[in-house]
Amino acid sequence: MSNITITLPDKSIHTYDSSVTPLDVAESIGPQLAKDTVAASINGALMDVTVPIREDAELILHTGSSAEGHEVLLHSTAHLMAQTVKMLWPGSQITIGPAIKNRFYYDFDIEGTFSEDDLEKIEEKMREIAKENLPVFRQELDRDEAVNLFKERGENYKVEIIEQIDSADPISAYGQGDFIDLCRGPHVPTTGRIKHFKLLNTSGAYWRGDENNKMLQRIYGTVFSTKDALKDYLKFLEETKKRDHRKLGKELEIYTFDEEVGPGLPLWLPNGGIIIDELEALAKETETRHGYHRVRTPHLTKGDLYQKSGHLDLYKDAMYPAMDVDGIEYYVKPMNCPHHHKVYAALPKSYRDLPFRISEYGTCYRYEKSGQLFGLMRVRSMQMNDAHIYCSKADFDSEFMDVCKMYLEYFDIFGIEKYEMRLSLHDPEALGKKYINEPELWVETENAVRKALLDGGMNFSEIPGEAAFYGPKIDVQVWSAIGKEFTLATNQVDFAIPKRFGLSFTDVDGTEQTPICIHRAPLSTHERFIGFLIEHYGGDFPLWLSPTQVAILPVSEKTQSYAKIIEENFKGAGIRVKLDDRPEKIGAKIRQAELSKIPVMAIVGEKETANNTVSLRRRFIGDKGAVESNILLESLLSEIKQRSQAYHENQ
RNA sequence: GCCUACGUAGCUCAGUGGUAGAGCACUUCCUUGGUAAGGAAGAGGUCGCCGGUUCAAUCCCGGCCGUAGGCUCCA
Repeated sequence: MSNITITLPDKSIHTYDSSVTPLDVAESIGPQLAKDTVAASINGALMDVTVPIREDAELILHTGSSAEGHEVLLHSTAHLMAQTVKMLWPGSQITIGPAIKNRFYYDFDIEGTFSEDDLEKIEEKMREIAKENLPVFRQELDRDEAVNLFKERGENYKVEIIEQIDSADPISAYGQGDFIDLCRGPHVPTTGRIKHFKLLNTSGAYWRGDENNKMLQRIYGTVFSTKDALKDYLKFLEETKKRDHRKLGKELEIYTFDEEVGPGLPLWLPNGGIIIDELEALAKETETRHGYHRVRTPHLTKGDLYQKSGHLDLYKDAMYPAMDVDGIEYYVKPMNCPHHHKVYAALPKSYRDLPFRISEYGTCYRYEKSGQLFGLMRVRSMQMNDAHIYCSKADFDSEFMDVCKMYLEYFDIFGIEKYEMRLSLHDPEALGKKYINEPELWVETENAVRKALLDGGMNFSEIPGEAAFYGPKIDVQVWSAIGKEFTLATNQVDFAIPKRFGLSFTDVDGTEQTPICIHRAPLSTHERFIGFLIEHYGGDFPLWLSPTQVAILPVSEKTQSYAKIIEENFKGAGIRVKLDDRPEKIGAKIRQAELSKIPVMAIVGEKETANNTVSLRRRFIGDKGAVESNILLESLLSEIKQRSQAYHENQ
């Protein structure tokens, strides 16, 4: 038998007999490693640990704690779960069961549904099978064999999948015990590798994600390589619930929903009103600096306008139905653009008027499907931080970059670091359907946007088929506390609608030109942005956004009148204060202020009254001792003016 | 919209085929207390809504509304 050399990630080179398996290699390094290894990369290709290596290779052994290994572990656990479900529900059919981030799921076609008790039953049985330590085997099949195998087993969904696999691709199946599943792999070598798992929840899911197809029953679960990692993950899930804006929004009295008002129609409580005011103040300041004009447009509009813009054709189902006014159909507005186009058109424009930038915190209404509503993140009435910029082609680059810079200015203020910028492009095959049929303009505009982004040194990824119907867009994606992805900011280039609206300007040479329109909403909607901020800050807003900025806490009623003087001073300076004059002990008042996440506490007792000071306590910092009240006032005003970041636990 | 689960006081949650309970919050009184809960009393509910079964329904059944976890969608 010939020898081969194996190069490990530490660059060490080892000699083995040809046909050595990654598992053998792991074994030769140490028995614990062999036990922990779930997959291997052989010359960069992810493989089972039981495949023989026949030539010199670079080898990476993956334990369940590497990214690749964890994915294999998740996927194998999905198989284990499917095997169990097939044992307990012999009439069920398996469909697909991939690994997703930190979790896996498997969709079953089953008579009835899974209950909570069923999950426990399945989990218990899974543990038994795992303990049996069944070997996991791989089987290469040709197309006919594969079709026959799964036909025999009554797995019609698998047959459907096989029929759609490219004929050039190999078909493989993985099995354990008498369970077998169509799968590309790789998988753990034995079921005993699967130890620390938990089934999480069930839900319905359409076959192939198409709502016209049958609804399958999905089970989600998770698995980790160690008990502690599993425990940490489950704890993380608990912790994220505490940051959920729906929970905090209620506790901090920011917003509420009322059944009698309607689903997806939030009521902003006074604390939420303050946050909105602050956000609008920031937006107004910023927009004024960037040369925007503010406009206001009505909530109702004749249907013809949306026919012209194309929205009615594409989005009628997501609009509130028309109301008949004097025999004419009116709609509540689902977006502001058509109105803004009309604002542009109100007066003739020359190149001297461009770029024409108009913004509006306009309230829009969209009939989102009921199952789609989600706290403040997805609502039916929303106030957009909307603006439209009309410019010439020559100005496009600098205008586009200015918008991107505005995003970054905002993100800096809010301390938003985890986001992804995506350039969404059109799909040439959907021209004339999902997208306006202007193939050359699409390519031209996309190139212009790409160039502007590259010139500006922005990091972004490109996604085909995600553009708006009238042009490419830049989306900024963020994630909610519970991991749901949201588009926070969006910026779209519109090369088509201005033409439809007959918008024009007189150029330097006297010719009439059509402007390009940039749609932008860097702060998303008030609803979504505040929902996001609640989670981003965990409810601990920076001073400038805090609904109550300072709690004034008299130690006893003896110092009540001095506390009132401080209250008046601070209020007069524009600070949002709350005087806690309940007949409670100071400890209770502090506790209440802490629970309400008020960032600054000014405690006033007899010492402070005598010296004209306050005792300062800051959240996450604690007692900072006596400060002259005027000095504190000045420093708070400056912190507010600068919109400084919030203090957090780690500070 | 679809699948599943849930809906009891302002909040968090017990509970029962004979029309309801706790803690916190609230009101009043006592206490005047120095950096995360002082004490007492009181008030507060058409048990989501509508219908059915029953002598009797908050509880069982059906429909609707709402919420949650997913699926699908997102100008």
